[in-house]
Amino acid sequence: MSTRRATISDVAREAGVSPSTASVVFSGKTPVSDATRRRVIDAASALGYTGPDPRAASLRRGRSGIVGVVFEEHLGTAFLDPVKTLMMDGLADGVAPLGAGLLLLRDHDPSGTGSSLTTAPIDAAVLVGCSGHLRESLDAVRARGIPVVVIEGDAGGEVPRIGLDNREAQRQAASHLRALGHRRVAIVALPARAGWEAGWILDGTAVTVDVTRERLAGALDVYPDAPTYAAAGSFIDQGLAAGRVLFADRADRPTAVIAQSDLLAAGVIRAAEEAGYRVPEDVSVTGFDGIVVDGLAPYELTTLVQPATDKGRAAGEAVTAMLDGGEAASIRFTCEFREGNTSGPAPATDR
Amino acid sequence: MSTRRATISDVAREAGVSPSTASVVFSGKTPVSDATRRRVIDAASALGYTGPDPRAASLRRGRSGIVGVVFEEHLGTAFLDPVKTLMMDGLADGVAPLGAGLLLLRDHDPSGTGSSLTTAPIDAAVLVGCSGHLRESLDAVRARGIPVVVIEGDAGGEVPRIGLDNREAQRQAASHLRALGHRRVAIVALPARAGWEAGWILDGTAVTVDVTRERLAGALDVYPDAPTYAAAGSFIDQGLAAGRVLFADRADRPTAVIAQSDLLAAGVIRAAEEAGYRVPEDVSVTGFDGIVVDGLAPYELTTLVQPATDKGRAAGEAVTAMLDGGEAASIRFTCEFREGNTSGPAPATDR
DNA sequence: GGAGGCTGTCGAATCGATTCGACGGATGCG
DNA sequence: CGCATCCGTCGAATCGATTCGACAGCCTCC
Repeated sequence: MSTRRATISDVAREAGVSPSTASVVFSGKTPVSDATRRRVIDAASALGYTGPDPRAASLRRGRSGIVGVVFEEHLGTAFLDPVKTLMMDGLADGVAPLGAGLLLLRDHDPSGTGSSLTTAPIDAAVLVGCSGHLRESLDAVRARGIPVVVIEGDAGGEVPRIGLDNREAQRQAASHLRALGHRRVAIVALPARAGWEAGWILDGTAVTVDVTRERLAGALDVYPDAPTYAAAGSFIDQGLAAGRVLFADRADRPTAVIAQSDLLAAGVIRAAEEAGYRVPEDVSVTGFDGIVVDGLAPYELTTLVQPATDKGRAAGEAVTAMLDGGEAASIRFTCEFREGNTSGPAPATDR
Repeated sequence: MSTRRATISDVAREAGVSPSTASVVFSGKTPVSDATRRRVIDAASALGYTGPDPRAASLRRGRSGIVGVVFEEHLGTAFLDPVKTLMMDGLADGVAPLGAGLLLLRDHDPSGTGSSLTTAPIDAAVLVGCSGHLRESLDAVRARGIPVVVIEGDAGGEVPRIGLDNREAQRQAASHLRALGHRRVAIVALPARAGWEAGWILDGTAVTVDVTRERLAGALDVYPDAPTYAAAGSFIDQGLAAGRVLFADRADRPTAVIAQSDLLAAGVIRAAEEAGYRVPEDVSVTGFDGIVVDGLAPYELTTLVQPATDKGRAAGEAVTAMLDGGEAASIRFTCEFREGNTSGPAPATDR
């Protein structure tokens, strides 16, 4: 018998009370006498009623208890990035007081019919990443009048933004290399724009991804002429591929490589070893992120440690604040330079 | 002026049509004349109406377009596991035809007030993992009459289950080791139950996690007396810690270790190296999962390759089928044994 | 010219719960 | 003993959209 599920009215009738009272028993918003409560609870279990329908409740309350997290990539891919993983971790923490769930969303729904920014019952949105799609996602959300926070991307306007001192931080790493006497330095960058295929960046204006651009600017502040090869993604094998390109010409190889992520750096190191160079004696490599790269031992990357978890948490807290009617300010986190054993003095022959 | 947002009735009035017609313009469920469509669209944009309220729509339709994915761990932690990541990947694919979003949920909400299985507006649920909490989560969902699929866990009853031939597969690895002449074999297992702290498993009945139990059974089929040390989680460092325990007593150390995951195996290998043993000459190690363990090179694990992505996709498809009114069958995937270079003949002294 | 078929639009009911002001009865206080 | 309070319960309106059968034109075809 697949008769229609019981509603709260059914329960109320069964318990001999009004629907409003029954509702209150479940929400706990108003005191109810013990006797009444029991009658309602009993009626509910007798009818197999398992609590208010979330859909109806969210319509009435105007809240769904769901925060959308918007990625630019394929969902599965997003979690391949340790930084994003950590961020999700923090985000989950940050929205905990709201008791909200996290809904995974893609910014540019390919399937068309999917649940997207515009059709998902979300109370707020967190935009992650920095692609060109960002603007349209942003418009979609703002049009709906939903609180939104952007992580690592230029939102413009009033949108609270959780960011990093990418440029300053990267400049620190570059300065570190210069202090070590390096002159021939190459950069291995993150993708220049959505859908980017690995290749040289010849024109700075071709870079539409904020993070890439900012870190690049920091490196170029110190080494204005450094050749820049942008990988197709933040993966070890992408770093390896980029490294192979950099080390292909033994006569003109860099003595130091500034990688825009730790994973890329790990790949570059591997490429260097493969080409017969020692790290850091022959080649210095710096990373970015400060994550634990499994299997990189005994190397400890010279890198910039970014507070990835804190970023997520801050985003969650910002969203929480806005949902509570408050204002949320943009936050700019600071990276900490950490010197490992992958950077050293430039080779004597090359000073 | 923060006057109330426009509703579809406002739009209809502005356009001079009935609400039903306006609704149809957005849903496209029924043909509408071009002239009418234009009038409605114009009215909508004039009023700043951005489409139907998802909450109201989902109440009426009885669908929210959201599939809940229930993990047993802290959300951030779930994505540390490459297998789960791959699975999410497949799951995202599998529910794509539904156009549904994935809502991340924890099975045992600690905060209490959180959005959980019982309060989230989900159309279906996918339960991941295998902890003891599974049963209660399951009950909660089934009571709500929501389609549910379980990945790697015994759901019992009618619940479709996406599983693996864990026992048979693990037995294969064990047989492989026996064929190589190993007699002193130890097992490094996954956690025995939720909240488990690393330690020996002395009593098989203490294992409540299905995956752990099944793989253990497979290993014990071949080596009934193998000592089993269960780690606290599937991580390299957990494997390392377990390995240190196993190799502590040089006189009585195992010549082969059956690890229940690749990450654990990687840690065990590291522990073996640390203890001065060569792999596979002195110690053979087998893993489980067939993932790419970063930084394990030049080792290639002897392991059982599981179709993690397929598992996710199958779960997604099962959910889709059930939501379409169909039936979904349980599926049992098969692991493929892959011999790498981490297993070899037992040391001659030990035959 | 009238009957029948399409198309496109409309009305009204419905989805299921929440909320807020009102109200009745019991209790406290003078 | 009477009046003011307070606590718990009830009614009724509301959240915003969807859906389905009914219906009005208009065209076609005989």
